[in-house]
Amino acid sequence: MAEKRKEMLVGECDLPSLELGKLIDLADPNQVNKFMNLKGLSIPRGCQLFMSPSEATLPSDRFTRSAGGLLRGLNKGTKDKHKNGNEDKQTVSKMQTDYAILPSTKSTTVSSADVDMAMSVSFSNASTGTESSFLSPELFCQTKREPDINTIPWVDHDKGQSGITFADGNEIVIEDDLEVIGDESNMFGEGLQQQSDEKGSEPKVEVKTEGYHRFRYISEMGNRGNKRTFENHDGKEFVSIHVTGYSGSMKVLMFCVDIEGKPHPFYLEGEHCVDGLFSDNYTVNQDLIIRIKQINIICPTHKKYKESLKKLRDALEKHATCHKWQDDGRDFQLKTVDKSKVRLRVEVRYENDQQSIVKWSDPIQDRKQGIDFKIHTVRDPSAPVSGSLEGNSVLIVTTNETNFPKNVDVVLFDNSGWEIKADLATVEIIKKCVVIFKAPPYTKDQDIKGSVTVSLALHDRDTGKRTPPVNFIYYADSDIYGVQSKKRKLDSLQDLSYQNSSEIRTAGQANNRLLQVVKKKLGNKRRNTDATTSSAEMGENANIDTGDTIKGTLQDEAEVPNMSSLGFSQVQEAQELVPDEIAALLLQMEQFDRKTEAHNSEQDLAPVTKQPSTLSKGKVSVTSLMNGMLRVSYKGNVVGDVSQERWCQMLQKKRQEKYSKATVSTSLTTETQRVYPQQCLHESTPITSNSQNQNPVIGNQQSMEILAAMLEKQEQIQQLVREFMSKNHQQQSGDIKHESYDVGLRTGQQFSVMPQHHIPITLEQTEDYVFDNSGNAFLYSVVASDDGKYYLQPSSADAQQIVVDYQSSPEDGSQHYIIQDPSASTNMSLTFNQAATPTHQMIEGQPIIVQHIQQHPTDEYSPTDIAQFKQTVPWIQDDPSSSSVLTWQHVQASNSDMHSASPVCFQSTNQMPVTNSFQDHTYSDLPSSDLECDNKVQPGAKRIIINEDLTDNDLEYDTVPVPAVEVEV
DNA sequence: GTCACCTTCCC
DNA sequence: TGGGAAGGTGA
Repeated sequence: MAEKRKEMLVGECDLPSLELGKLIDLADPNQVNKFMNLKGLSIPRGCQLFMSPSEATLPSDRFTRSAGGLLRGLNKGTKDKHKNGNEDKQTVSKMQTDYAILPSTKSTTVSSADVDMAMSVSFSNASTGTESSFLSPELFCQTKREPDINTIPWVDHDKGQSGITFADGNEIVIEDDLEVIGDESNMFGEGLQQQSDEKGSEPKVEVKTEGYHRFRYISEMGNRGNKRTFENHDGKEFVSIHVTGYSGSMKVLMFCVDIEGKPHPFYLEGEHCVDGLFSDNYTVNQDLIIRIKQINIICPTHKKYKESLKKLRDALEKHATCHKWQDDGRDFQLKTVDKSKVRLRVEVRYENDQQSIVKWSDPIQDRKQGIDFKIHTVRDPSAPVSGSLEGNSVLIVTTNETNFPKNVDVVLFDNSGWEIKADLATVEIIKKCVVIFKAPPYTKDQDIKGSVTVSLALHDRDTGKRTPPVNFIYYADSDIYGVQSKKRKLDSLQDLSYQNSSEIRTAGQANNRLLQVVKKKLGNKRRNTDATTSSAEMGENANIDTGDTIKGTLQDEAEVPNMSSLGFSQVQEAQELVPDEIAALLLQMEQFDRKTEAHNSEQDLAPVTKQPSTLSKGKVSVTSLMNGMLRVSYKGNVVGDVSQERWCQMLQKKRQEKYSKATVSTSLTTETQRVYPQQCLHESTPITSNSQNQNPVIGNQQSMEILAAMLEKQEQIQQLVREFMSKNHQQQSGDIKHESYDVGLRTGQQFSVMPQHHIPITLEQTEDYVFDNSGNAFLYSVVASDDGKYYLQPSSADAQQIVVDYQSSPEDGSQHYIIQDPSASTNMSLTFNQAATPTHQMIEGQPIIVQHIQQHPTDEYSPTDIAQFKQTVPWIQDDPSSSSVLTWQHVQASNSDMHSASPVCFQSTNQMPVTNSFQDHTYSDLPSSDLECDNKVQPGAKRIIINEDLTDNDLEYDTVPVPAVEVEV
C-alpha cells in the first residue's frame, strides 16, 4: 500500500503550473494548501485540513472508475458516471487508473459553503460507508498515469451536467453544477484567466456531430401536450462544441444551414431554441466542451419552408450576430431543397472582445434515409488498363443502409496520389443503390505487366464523403489471356451483326440475331443435332416476343438451366466449339443481358440480374449468376454455387499442378497464368502467346471434366446412401419409407480469431453442399454452433471477414461468439459455444478450423464417444484418399425409442456431410435474397443427418468429433 | 392518371 | 425511437 501511495505522490509537482490534468495528491495537505492559495482560496473556518500524509488512507478509499461500485456509493443528487467505455473497458481502466477523488477515509471534510471553488458534491464510499466531499473537478487527479494527460472540462447542456474527459476517452460526470461552470460565478478565478493570457493561444472552436440525425416532422414531435423528445439512438450528443484558447463569457448561436452555408428551412427545436435558433451563454476557462443532446432538427412541411426561414431571420435579428442574411431569391421548391442533409452553423461570440468565430459542422444526414455510405458488392472489379471493354461495365451495389447521395462520382485511386474519376457519361445510377460505370483507363501506367490493384470508391460530390474503398484490378492489355484476340473477335462479330441489323429494333433482337450469326459461323463445328430448337427458330422466337422471354427467364432464376428458355440449349454442345469463339459468344451474351436489363427495369431488385454465361461439358454446366457466383449444374439439377474467385483459383491451381509435374526445373511464373474473376468463364484460351515455358494449360473445359468426374462420383455416393437408407428403413421400421433426406458434403471452414471484442474472423473457405429432397445440391457456407448450424448465403461465403462479438457466459463459463455477416445487409448473428462445442479450436490470433458440425439440438440420439461409436460400427472403408468416397455404417441406437425409426449412423471419409437446420432458426431478419436456401432446401419430415468423421491430419480438434446419423420421422 | 416521395401515424 | 405502413400531395 505504501508503494502505491508513493506512486500517487507528486513530490516535485510544480504547483504554479498546476492545471487540469496535472497530478496533485489530495492527500497531501501541503499541495492542496498551495494549490488553494494559488487560486486565492482558503480553507474554510472550522474545517480541518486534509489528512496528514502519514495517515494511511489509500488506496482502499479511493474511488475507482469501476462504475458499479461507484454508483452504489452515490449520495442523492449526485451521480458519477463513466462513459465511453463498455464494461470490459471499465475493467481495464480500473486497473490502470485510480482517481484520487476522495482524500479521506475519516470524513475529513472541506465544506464547500465557504470555498468558492469547491463544489458541494459529496460522495459516500460504498466500501467503508463513509461520506466525503471533494473539490472541484480541477482537483481530480489521475494516478499511475503520466502527468501530461489532457483532461477537458465540459458541460452537458441538456442535462445540466459537467465533468471531465480524460485522455483515454473516459469521463466523469458531475450533475447539477451547470451553474458553476456556466455561470458568471463559476469556480474558475482570475488566476486562470491570467494563465490563458500568458499562453496567448488563439481561440478556437471545433464543432462535432455524429453525422446522422433523424429529421423529424413536427407531427412526430407529439402535438397533444406531451412533447416527445428524441435523442440519437445510441445516446450520442447531437452536437458538441469545443472551445479552446479563450477564457471568459461567451454566447453560442446555432442554426441549420444547407451544404453551402445558407439558412435551411429545417430548424432546431429544443431547449434554448427559439424559432429555430439555438442561443445560450457560457463561461469558459481556456477549454470547454459544450454538449447538446436533446435538440432535434425539425423538417417543416414544404408549405412552411418560407415561414420557417422568416422566423429564423427574425430570431437572428434579436442577437448580435455576424451572420449577414441574404435574400438571394432562392427557390424553395420541394425538389430544390436538399432534405437529406443540413449543416449546423455555430457562432461563438466572445463577450470580452465582441469577436465571433463561426464554424460549420460537417453535414448531418437524415438517419431515416440510411446511415452509411458503403459499397456492398462490386461485380467485375477489374478492367484492362485501357479502361472497361465495351459491354463490360463494372457494377457497384451499395449497402442497404446506404444513404445514397444526390451527386455521386466513381473514383479510382491508389495510395500514391493517383486518382481518376469515371466519365460521368458512363455512370448510370439505378434505384439509388446500383451504380454501373465503365472503368476509366489506368492513366498512371499503360504498360503494366500483370496487374495493378487500386482502390475504388463512391464519392459524394456535395459532402466530399467517400465510401470505404474496395479493391479494383487493372490488368495488362497484353494478350496473355487472349483478351485482345477475344476483343478483336468480338469487334468483328459486332460489325457483322450491325451489318445485318438494319431491321433489328431491340437489343434483344440484335443479340439474338447476332447469335444466329455466331452460330452460323460456328455451325459447321456442331455435331449433336438433336437439340430441341434450331438457332433460326430461336432467333425468330426471340423476335416475336423477346421481352417476355427475357422477363420470364429472369423471374425464373431458380430454375437454373434457363439458358434453354432463350433457346440456348445448344450451349451444351459448346464443348465442341473453339474456345475463342465460345468466349466471344459468351461476351456477346453478357452484353445482350446487360442491354435487356433496360427492358426489365420493372424487375427492380437491383438489376444486377443477368444470365450471362454458361459453359457446358457433358452433363455438367456452369452458369454465371447475377450475384457473381457460378452455378454448377449436373444433369440439369443445381449442384451448388461457387464464387468466380474460387473457380479461377481452381483453374490456376490445376494449371500449376500440371505444370509443376511437367516442368519440375522451371520456376512457375504464376503471374502470367493468373485468371481473373472477370474472365473466369471466358478463360478457355490456351496460354500460347507467352509460351516460352510451354506451360500446359488447364482451361474451363478441363475443369469441367474434373468437376464432372467429381459429381459423378458424388452421385454414386448418393445412390449408395439412398439404397442403404431404403434397405435399412424397411428393415427396421417396416412401414417407414425414406421420402426425403439431407446429405451433404463439406470442406473445412477456416477462421482466424483474435481475442477481445469484435473479433475479426476471416472466413477463408466454406463449402457446404446440402441436398434437397430431389437430390439437388446447394453450396452454402456453414457456421456451426451448439444449437445447430447456420447457413450463410452463398455470397457471404466469400466475405473476407465476418465479425464476431465475444461474450462470456456467467452460467456455464462458456464463451459465446456472436457472428455477424457484414456482407449481408442483415443483422443475422450467430452464437456458438466455445467451451461446450467440440467443433473448433480457438487459439488467440491463430486460425481455427471449424470442421465439425455440432449435433442438432433436436437430435436426441448422439453417440458421444468416438471409440464406442467405432466399436458399434462395422466400417466399410473405401479409398480414404479419395475426396468423394463415402463409407457408411448402420448403428443400432441405444435409445431408439425416442424415434419411431432407429437412428442410423454414417461415416464418411474426408467429407463432411451436413444437414440443414433452417427450420430451427429465425431468419426473419434476413431479406428474402438471403434466404434462397429456404426455398430450395426444405428439410423433409423424415431425414437423415449425417455428421462427419474427419481424419486427424485434416483437423485440429479440441475433442473428438461426433459422427452421427439420424433419421427423423 | 400515375408514380414517386412526402407526411403522418403507430408499433 | 427507429422503422414500417398508409394515406396524401404534387410533378
